[in-house]
Amino acid sequence: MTGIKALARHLDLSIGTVSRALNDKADVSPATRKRVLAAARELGYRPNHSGRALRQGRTSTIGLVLETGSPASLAGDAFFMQLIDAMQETFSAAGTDLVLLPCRSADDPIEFLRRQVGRRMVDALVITATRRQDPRIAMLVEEGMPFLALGRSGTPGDWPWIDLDFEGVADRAVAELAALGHRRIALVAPRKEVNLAHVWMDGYRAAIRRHGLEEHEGLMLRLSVSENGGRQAAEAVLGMDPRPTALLLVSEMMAPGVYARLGEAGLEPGRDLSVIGFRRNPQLGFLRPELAGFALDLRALGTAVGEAALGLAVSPADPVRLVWPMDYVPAASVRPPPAE
Amino acid sequence: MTGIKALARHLDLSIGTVSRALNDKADVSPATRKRVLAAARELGYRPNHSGRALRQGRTSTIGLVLETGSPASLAGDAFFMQLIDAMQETFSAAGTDLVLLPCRSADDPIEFLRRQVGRRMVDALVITATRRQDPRIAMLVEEGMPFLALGRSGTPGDWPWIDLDFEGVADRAVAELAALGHRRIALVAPRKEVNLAHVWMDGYRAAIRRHGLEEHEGLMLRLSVSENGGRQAAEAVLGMDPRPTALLLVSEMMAPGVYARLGEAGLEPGRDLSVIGFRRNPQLGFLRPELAGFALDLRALGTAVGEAALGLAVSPADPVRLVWPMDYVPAASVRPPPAE
DNA sequence: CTGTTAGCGCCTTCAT
DNA sequence: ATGAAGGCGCTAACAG
Repeated sequence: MTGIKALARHLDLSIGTVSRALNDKADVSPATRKRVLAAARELGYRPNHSGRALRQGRTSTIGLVLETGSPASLAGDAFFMQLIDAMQETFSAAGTDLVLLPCRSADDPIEFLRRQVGRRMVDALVITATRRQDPRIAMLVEEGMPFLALGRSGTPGDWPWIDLDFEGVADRAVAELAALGHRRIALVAPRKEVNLAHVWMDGYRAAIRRHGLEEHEGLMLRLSVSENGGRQAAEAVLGMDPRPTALLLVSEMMAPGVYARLGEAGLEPGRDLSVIGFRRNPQLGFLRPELAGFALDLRALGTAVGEAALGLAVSPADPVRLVWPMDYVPAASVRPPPAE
Repeated sequence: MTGIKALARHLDLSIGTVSRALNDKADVSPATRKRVLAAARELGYRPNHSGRALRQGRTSTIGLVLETGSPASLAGDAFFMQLIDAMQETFSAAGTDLVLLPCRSADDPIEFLRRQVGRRMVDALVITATRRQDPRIAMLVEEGMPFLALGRSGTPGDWPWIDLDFEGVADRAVAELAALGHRRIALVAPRKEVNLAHVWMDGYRAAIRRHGLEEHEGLMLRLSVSENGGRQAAEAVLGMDPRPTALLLVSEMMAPGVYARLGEAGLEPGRDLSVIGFRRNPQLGFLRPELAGFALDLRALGTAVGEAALGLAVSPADPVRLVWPMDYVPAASVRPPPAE
């Protein structure tokens, strides 16, 4: 028995008074409050989560759904771990907890979410890897479960989302390459049917057209987001005739594979093939030449995501819809195309 | 109101009867049970987690603590994601849920755990990255919170743990290399002060001594477990004089970095420097020559971990203590040392 | 076989 | 400023 009852008895106070003191409510004498807080700390009292949740009708917990077992979760994890870190900081200040809900890739995501919704273990959900048509969204809207999507989707409705600016990145990357004289730019998109793949490819297509560059569906590769996917991308580019002079990656995690495969072919990134990774990633600082990419402040993004998630319960109206901008950072992996 | 009360009213039954029917208790007529289950499905009834937890004194939820924000979490994540996937399968069959509890690297892990313990949101905890002296263990024992440690620790007591056979792997790897004629074997251990680093190094030292190989603390490198750490390992080996003829990695995720750095120096893994990665990882199938390592069935391990975790609540006595064996799988990255 | 009742731990209203 | 009491949703013991 480490509950509030024991604490109250220990202090020779009523449960109600102790509760008010702990929760910073009015109508408690300063002396009593102080005494209660001291005793609570001393006895290591923590409110029982279930009791509080039952009474208050909310759990002060937000769940982030993660897909496990899928190969794509792999490269993204470093990303998510940092994002989660920042989210949690924001939550912590608001007295909210973050739990990660692993959804088995083998399980039906709809069934998984429905279960979470019904259990009412979390007040809100953050879902990731949104699909172009995402039945999870319609379901959550219908069930009335507040949620934030990390990623847009074609699914209609006024639901809140935050997404990276894949379109803007593709646009800017193509512009940079075009300005240097590149005319054949290959693109790597995720193999998975996530929405961002389409945003990314659409952004690329539009930019290619705008700059009057070579337009050809064969220049767009769908590969797994991993080092090996990068190898395969380089492999594919090497096999193209005429060979593209630049390669645009949907994830910088593929770059080491690209570099390795180019090296094996006696080619050098930048000199023989310009490469733009998606996100500037300090973890890849070892790459030579340095990889051009787009700066992303994961801490700031995590804070924004955290705040949006916290706001879900508060203001269901006017949902967040935020495209997170990213700034191009040039590097030696991007140079003018080699002379033909 | 989607609770049991509404369901009972809808069926014109008492709450108690409905509850018994739903929970497969005795003393419910088959007809009633069928009717209740049908209505529950139709109305999408799911028991409220808090209500049930409060009443039963347990949450049927197990928490796995993850460190976020730390660089080491990075390479390990693919590992964990697969492990989690298998754990969850086991839990699911037992009606238990798995939640991941992200612990910020900036936060005090003891405080974090104490909080989780007090909240009683999970029935048991699985902790990872055990330290040589790990205050978390003493704390959890003292608080009476059932837990399973993924990793041993020098912390005394009869607490349950499951660990990979780092010692056996080091021993076998050294034996294989010695049999081929290697006499100078470099070792890479994690930079972080995790217990496995010491088990790993001790296993290596013992094996080196047993085989009468060159013994020198300078042959043991402490590096971050990442591709870049692998680069640094290769870099260090290249700088040693006399140069080691073999390199033993604590994680296969470092191998691409090793290969890349060797390639830059005009050296070839296997021919010029034998390399053994820790775990056979299909994800690294692209490496040439293929990387020698130790087979690990992550699904089986996940199942074992899941079962051990489920058993925590049941049988606090006789705690699991399991060293998970791994089998050596030779590959072309290991060859006799080059002629001097 | 079913209904009634008590109570898990907590917060909140109402009474004092 | 404090205590008493009710009830959040659920299950388990008991009564019928």
